[in-house]
Amino acid sequence: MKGIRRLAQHLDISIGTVSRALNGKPDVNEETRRRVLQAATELGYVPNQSGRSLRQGTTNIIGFMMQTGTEITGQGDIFFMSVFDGVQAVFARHKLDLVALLCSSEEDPNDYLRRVVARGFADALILSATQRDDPRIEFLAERNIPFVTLGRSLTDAGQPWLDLDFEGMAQASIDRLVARGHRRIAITRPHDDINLGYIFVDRCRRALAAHGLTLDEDLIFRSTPNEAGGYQIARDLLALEEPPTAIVLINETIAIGFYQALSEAGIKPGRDIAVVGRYSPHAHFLSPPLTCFRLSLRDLGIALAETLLSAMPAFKDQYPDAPQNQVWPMELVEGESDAFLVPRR
Amino acid sequence: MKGIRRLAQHLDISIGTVSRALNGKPDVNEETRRRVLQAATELGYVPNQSGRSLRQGTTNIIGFMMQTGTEITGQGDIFFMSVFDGVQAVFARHKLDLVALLCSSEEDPNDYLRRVVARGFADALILSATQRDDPRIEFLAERNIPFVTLGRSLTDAGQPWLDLDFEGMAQASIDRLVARGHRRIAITRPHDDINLGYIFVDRCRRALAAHGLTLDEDLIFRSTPNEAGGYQIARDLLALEEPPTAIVLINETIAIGFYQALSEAGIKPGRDIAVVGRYSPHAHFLSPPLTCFRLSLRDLGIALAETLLSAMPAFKDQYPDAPQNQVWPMELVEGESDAFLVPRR
DNA sequence: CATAGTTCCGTAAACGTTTACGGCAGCCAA
DNA sequence: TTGGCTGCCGTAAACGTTTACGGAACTATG
Repeated sequence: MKGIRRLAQHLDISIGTVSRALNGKPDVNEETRRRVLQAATELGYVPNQSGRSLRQGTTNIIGFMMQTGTEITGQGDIFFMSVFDGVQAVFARHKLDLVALLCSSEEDPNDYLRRVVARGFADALILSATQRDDPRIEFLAERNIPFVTLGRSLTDAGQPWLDLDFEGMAQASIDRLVARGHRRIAITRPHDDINLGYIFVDRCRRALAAHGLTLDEDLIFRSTPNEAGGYQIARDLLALEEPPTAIVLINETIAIGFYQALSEAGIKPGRDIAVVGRYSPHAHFLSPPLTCFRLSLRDLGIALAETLLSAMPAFKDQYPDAPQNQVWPMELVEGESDAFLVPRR
Repeated sequence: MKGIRRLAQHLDISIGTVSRALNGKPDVNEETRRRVLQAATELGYVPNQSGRSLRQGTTNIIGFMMQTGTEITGQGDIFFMSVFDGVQAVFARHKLDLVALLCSSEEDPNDYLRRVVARGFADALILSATQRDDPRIEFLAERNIPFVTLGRSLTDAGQPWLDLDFEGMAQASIDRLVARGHRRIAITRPHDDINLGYIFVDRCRRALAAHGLTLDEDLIFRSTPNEAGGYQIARDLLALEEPPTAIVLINETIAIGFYQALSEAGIKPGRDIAVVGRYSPHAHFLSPPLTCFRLSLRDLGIALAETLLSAMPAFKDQYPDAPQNQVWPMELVEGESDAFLVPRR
């Protein structure tokens, strides 16, 4: 005898009553409920997930879809671990479990998602590595599956999304650098499938225009979002006839390689060139410390969870004013990498 | 009408035959099987996971348990993403899905595991962040749930495990440094719950003894496994009356902070002190490049998967000679951080 | 033709839950 | 007393599969 039957037999009541007691339903005497709860913990009873979800068509599982192997976002070390922790904090209150759905680099993300959904794996989904044009969004929207994307997409099905405030970062970076006398300012962007590149470049261009400056196309650097990419950017930058006096780095991990290439050339951030980047645990330990934009990843995770819950019928009323489309502000951490002022002529 | 019933109705045969056809069972005409398979793809039918696992008590899901939020191992996102990719490559051949089971930093890992198991979530498990004394191992072993741990533990239930070859790293590092004239060699270790610390320290001590040297207790540094920890180690090291001439860093990310603290004190790795560490994507971009020990994380993932499969009854015969307990060798990547030779007196 | 064997298929039970439904006490008001 | 109401509980159906079992049709063998 296993499962709920064992519990019922042990208490000498019916399985129906046990189930009602455990799930906080009415129509059960408080004294019996107490006994059931106690016996449940004593016997270590935990409802079988398959049985439960088969009956009520719900799994109490939220899937966070991510791709393994490839470095798409260039978000370093503990990015996801921190976000997860925030998401969990919210879900725990609702007895929801978060699992990471790992799409192999050998499988098409769309196929993978199709499988996950068809199998009825999760009640709702969080999508990361959102593409500029992302078929997954339409797929989920058509099927009325609650989801939220981390990162904006051009594909608009009215879905909720959260994203980092790259406009804010672009604006603040440009304003700051221009105020320090810089006129030739370089920026970096990820590869073309990533939407944030367009957003970021566009806002940089407009911010520069507001100061009467134009964004030189030669000063927009593409690279892989890792240390090696940063290294390459610096090499390319230094090879220019007229190098920029400042640069804004859009990825976290590229700063390390960027610094190294500069160092090899005898160029020092903050003295010979101004550098602004993204926060990462190592940003403070670069020399000189990187001036960068930071946000609380845990808070981002919390917001992500709340927004997702507000899209789920069962929890909608508990999160009436969760943001649907929100850019998440980043704060400026002052380092010394942008201390360099352009000398007046 | 949904699911397998829809398929059966559409083909005008019984659901039993459909199920047998889909699952490759005998007792079904090849012609009908072909028709079923075709109709399945046409209608986009995918078996409901709950129904299936309820009936046959198996989920086709492998769980990789990891802890979010906290930095226990100092291994970042890319570490796991790379390992995952290797694991997936093997599992894909057997139609097994890998999901990451994310234990919140607010929940006890043992409780979490208990829940996961009781719910019947996965067929088998991979445990990471293995503790020196890890109750999860006994728990799983008692219940005959196939699992493998990434990292050794003192808790021995005959379970399979894979681990990095820290003995090999210790031996090679010490031999190398001693051969270059170093006598006062410092090492680092993670906090006390992590088994690798004991393994590593022990082997370092014996390697030194083989050269007639003793390991000075003051030269064993504990720290958090991140950049800040490395920074602190360097500060502590430099504050010693008689600092070591060499150090072996056991974690990946601490090198960055370590370099920085040295740099602030005017000490240069490879010139004033010899440094050996672990590979990370940034190791090559430190100045000077870090001499470090590297391994293919993807291959590690592949081995992990094969070992786990050999512990599962359904796949055991397909992996007859998968290693049960194996240390995974690391290769030395020559940098310049240990170029410093101790001058003869 | 009778029998045995083979090939294929349909039927129904089972997995562990949740929940709609009905029913039995006990109580109160008419 | 009668009727209805409330509080509590048991019964059984349902969720979507898999699979043991039995049986029909056909083939082979005597």
